[in-house]
Amino acid sequence: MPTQPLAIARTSYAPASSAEPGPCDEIRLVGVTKSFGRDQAIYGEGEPADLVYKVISGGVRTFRVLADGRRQISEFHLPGDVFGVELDAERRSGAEAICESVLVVARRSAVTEDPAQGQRFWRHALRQLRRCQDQALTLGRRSASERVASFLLDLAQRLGSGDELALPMSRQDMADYLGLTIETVSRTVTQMQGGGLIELAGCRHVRLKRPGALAELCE
Amino acid sequence: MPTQPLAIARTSYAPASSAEPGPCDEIRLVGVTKSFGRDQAIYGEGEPADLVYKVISGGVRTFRVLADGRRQISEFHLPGDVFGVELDAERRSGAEAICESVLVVARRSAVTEDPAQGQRFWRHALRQLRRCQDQALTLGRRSASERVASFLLDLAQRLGSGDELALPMSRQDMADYLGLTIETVSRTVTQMQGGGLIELAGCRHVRLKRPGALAELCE
DNA sequence: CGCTCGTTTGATAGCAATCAACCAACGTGG
DNA sequence: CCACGTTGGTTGATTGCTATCAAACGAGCG
Repeated sequence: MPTQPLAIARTSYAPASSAEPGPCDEIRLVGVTKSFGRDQAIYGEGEPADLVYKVISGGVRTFRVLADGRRQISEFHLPGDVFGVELDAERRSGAEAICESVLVVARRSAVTEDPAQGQRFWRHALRQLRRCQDQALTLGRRSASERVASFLLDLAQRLGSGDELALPMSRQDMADYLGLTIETVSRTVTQMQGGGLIELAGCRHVRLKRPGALAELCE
Repeated sequence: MPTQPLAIARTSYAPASSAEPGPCDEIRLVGVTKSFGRDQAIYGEGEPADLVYKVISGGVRTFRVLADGRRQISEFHLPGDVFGVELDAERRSGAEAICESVLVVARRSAVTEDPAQGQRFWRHALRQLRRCQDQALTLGRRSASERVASFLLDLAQRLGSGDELALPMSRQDMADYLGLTIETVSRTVTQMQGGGLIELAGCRHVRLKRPGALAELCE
């Protein structure tokens, strides 16, 4: 894998977001822009957690792994998302780019100790917690097809591209997020296509034909 | 179920904790003491989220349910824990007492808007997030025996009672936390007993005979 | 053209869910 | 005091979903 350690310019990245976050809930990050190639590590477990990141383009996975290599992806971070804020001085998860990505990097202290943003960080953490609890419900109690359905709907909403979605991650990443194997994900997607729920144009491009039916699957 | 709506006294509950939380990380709650019976609802999904709680004694489960009744317990809250802090005005989860419990109740605003505690709440949310991510790893990637092992170890540590633990919750609660069925939990516990990993004195009282072996199970 | 890599498809195995008894503890009322 | 019903837990038999093992496929590329 080619390393692409390009620190380019000092930029102030302003919101411009719209969808989910409440009014003025957007976290401002002032820092350096950096690019990462597909599968390139951003940080690893155990490393110092003195930096925080915001996704400009592309996508990032944060994950934990067991001793024998089993991996659970905690979250996919998409454009506009802030990630890498940790409780301790040490990383509890790893982070890697899922595709060619551009990030803004900032010192954690610069951002965390800004009293103007205190409330925002608190809400940010709670929002992540809510998402994680949703995921726990999915991992603990939903079947494979329910997991994939909820994943596709969630992703479509976050990407804000209507019924069309360009999956930024591989089947393996989806599997490790959903607590399944790559084969099960593949089979489930194929079944959904067969059932007329979705349409595939290449394995990375999905069209939701019957989003209502998908939503029903998730109850 | 008998209702026990006793609002007794106005108390200031000060820390006195020690184990996990960092120095001065304890959230102070000033409010009213209230008792709840086993399985009594504290709040339900969709209700206004204007109160926050701290467990004095007993234990609380917070959970989400699917339309068909499948339930996932997000967290067990034990003595010293604060719970019920939500992002929105509405509850996303339900909360119920898992056994006879005493709680302190406070207005969310009184606590959240206290600038002296801002940092604490942020850290509190991040600590919960970390726990939730641990749980996601368990739910997504661990086998039944690994789940039970990690659960017992976690509980032993949180209760701070060494190798002896008095389980405050039923098998059904354990199952709904671990993403298993009650039968699988029961079988797994029995196997662990047979393997000499634990000792049972009644189904609610466990002694960890070989905590090291249990820890290995979790890798 | 033949390689590699990611994905799909197929056959089989295994773990945990489901369905069903059984058991012990407990409370109730005859 | 004891039959009875209830509740929570354990144990057994079987099913079924998803993992595993294995192979084929197709796109991209030297």
